[in-house]
Amino acid sequence: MAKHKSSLSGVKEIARRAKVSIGTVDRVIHNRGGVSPKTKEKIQRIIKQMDYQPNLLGRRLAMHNKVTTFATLIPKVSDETSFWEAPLKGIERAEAEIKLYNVKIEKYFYDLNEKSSFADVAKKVLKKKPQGILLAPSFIEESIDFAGKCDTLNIPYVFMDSDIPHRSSLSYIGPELYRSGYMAANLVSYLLKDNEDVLIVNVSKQMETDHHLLRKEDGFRGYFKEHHLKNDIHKIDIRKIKYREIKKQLDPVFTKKKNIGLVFVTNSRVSHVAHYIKEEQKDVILVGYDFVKENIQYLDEGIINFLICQKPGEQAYKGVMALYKHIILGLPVEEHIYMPIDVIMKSNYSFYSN
Amino acid sequence: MAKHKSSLSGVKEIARRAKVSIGTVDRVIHNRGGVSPKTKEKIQRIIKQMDYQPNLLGRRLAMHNKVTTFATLIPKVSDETSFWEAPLKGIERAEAEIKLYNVKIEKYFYDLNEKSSFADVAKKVLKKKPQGILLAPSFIEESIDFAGKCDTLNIPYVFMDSDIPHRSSLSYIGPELYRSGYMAANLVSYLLKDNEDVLIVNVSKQMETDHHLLRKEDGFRGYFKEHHLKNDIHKIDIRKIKYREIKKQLDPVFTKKKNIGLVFVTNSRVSHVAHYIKEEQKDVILVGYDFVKENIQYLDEGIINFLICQKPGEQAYKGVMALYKHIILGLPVEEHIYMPIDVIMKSNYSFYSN
DNA sequence: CTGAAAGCGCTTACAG
DNA sequence: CTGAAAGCGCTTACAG
Repeated sequence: MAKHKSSLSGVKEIARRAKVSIGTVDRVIHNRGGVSPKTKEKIQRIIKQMDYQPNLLGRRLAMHNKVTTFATLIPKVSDETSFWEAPLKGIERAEAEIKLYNVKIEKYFYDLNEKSSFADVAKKVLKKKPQGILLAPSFIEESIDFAGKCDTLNIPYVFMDSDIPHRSSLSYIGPELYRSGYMAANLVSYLLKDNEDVLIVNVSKQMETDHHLLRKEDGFRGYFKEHHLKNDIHKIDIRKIKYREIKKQLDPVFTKKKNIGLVFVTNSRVSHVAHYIKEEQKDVILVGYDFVKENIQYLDEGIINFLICQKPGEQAYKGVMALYKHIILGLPVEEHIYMPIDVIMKSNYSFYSN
Repeated sequence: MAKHKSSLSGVKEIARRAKVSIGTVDRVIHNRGGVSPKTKEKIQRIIKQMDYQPNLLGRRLAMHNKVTTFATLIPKVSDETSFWEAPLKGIERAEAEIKLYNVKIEKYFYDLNEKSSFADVAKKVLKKKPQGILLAPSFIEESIDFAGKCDTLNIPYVFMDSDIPHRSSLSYIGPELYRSGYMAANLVSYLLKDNEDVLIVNVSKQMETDHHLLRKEDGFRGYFKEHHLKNDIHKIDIRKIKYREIKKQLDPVFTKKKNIGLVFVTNSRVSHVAHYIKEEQKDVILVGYDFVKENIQYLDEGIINFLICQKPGEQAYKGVMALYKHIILGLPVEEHIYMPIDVIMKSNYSFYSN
């Protein structure tokens, strides 16, 4: 009887069938070259017909000394909002999960109020030549420039939180901003009486970072238009985030328009408006964005009524994991991963996982 | 110069320091016995001071032939609701993720309308002696019995979707049911006019599976009481899920109580009530539970206004992963993992991930 | 262009 | 009670 070891595993079985050594098999699996076309073809055929899937445990174990480095580039937590705390936690969660596979993550931060800080940090990132990058592209021009350089260096990158279309990013993970504003309006339509007006408030120091706020505003207005809602919509932009300035801008609106029933703030700075509404005891429904501690406090007090949130921590987590899937596992990743649009109120925030 | 190989890894380094072989180290790591107290202590001390973390890649690779089997026991998809589709998908997602570690999942299903089917399948599960079990305990008595047997056999189990307190389950993953109803009422409080009544509808064939519906109802009523809302609350239980029966029960309510402004259905069967409301052209706001295709259709049509949902797929995914963390990784898992309470409406359901 | 050997960190018999 | 050796599925020099 012939010795029939049918249960040979992966590379060994391929080698046996192709009558070559496993070294050669490895060479064609990784396209390392130095293999004659004939044997290469033969091995590839066998791989296909076996539907061979490499054992990642073996792989990573053998490559024990090869560390893969990802870089993340997001805003630092600022006085105006603690929004960026959650993404950092998401990054760390992903890091813990994949460190088993010798992946290290270097975290870089820029200042949302300081455009130049982005370019500075971006340069550092590039110098390190990480194998993959997760980027929150708050500054459009600079981010486009950065993306171009990544393309040149052949470093895959993922956008999170806000997208810059037409870049060759591996993936975008975050809100569909128009839809986010649109759904806010859908919610608002239940909260508003026929004769009441709406006030939209954009709070942001930098014009440059406004593109995503405007998309939300468009979505909001789009809903009203599509559904022929006749409530008047007023709007103000607040650039200076000091209480006195905010009051100076809001006071005249409330005196001129007596029947504002609802205020919609397009980002996480809603707490600053809440402060005003509490102080001045305005009787309005307040809808804003994001699960950050300042906002939760006003939610608890009943000043903020609804927060719309899109799991920033999860966004960052998924961003890192997308790099991991692409670079380590060699799996395809979706080009757009849109986050669910969550509605947070006083009675469900305690179970919300950011 | 002394040969100084300081960079020895895990078990080898422990063995070197303890002046024993790695075999002995392995014995104490796994408490396999057959080690003298003295060397055992010494090795344990070294492990502690090194803060040794075993390399799971090496571990699983070496244990290539040891397959760990989990069993899942959930209801099968029924005519009344496709709710249980999502958990099955969640289980499969978890399975794909951990099969790398030689974990297999055997999936068992029982019939929600057939109490005896649970006991039958449960017996099969136990006979297989899986290393861990994920269970949706719809039938209380039977589940308690089953849990007891698992305890005896020393098989860890996780509950999902509804909890049976005071069992020694590893974890519960699902909604906090009272809170879920409470938050539904919080939402409803914005949608209801002062003079309008509320109708609560429980739709369920089996009394036995009702315990979780009643908890939600309690929470709903609790909110109204706490906030001194004065709207009348009516309630009916529907046991026969045929349109004619549903109509027979709902018609009199709507004729007697003319000012019902909102209907709250406590589970995923809300589509059956939606059917009625559409046919009879009742002008009410309809709030129900769960992201299932029947409901989404009515959401799209504007018959159902809000769905509350708690990611059943994610629940099952996390349930399996809790077993994995406990059994394979030896990590601690939380006793209660409460899911976020999500609000779904027409304009955000398309991004919802179940 | 190809093969044989060593090694990644662990577990598993087997021998003593 | 303890050690030495083989092996898991892969990658990496090195030799030819």
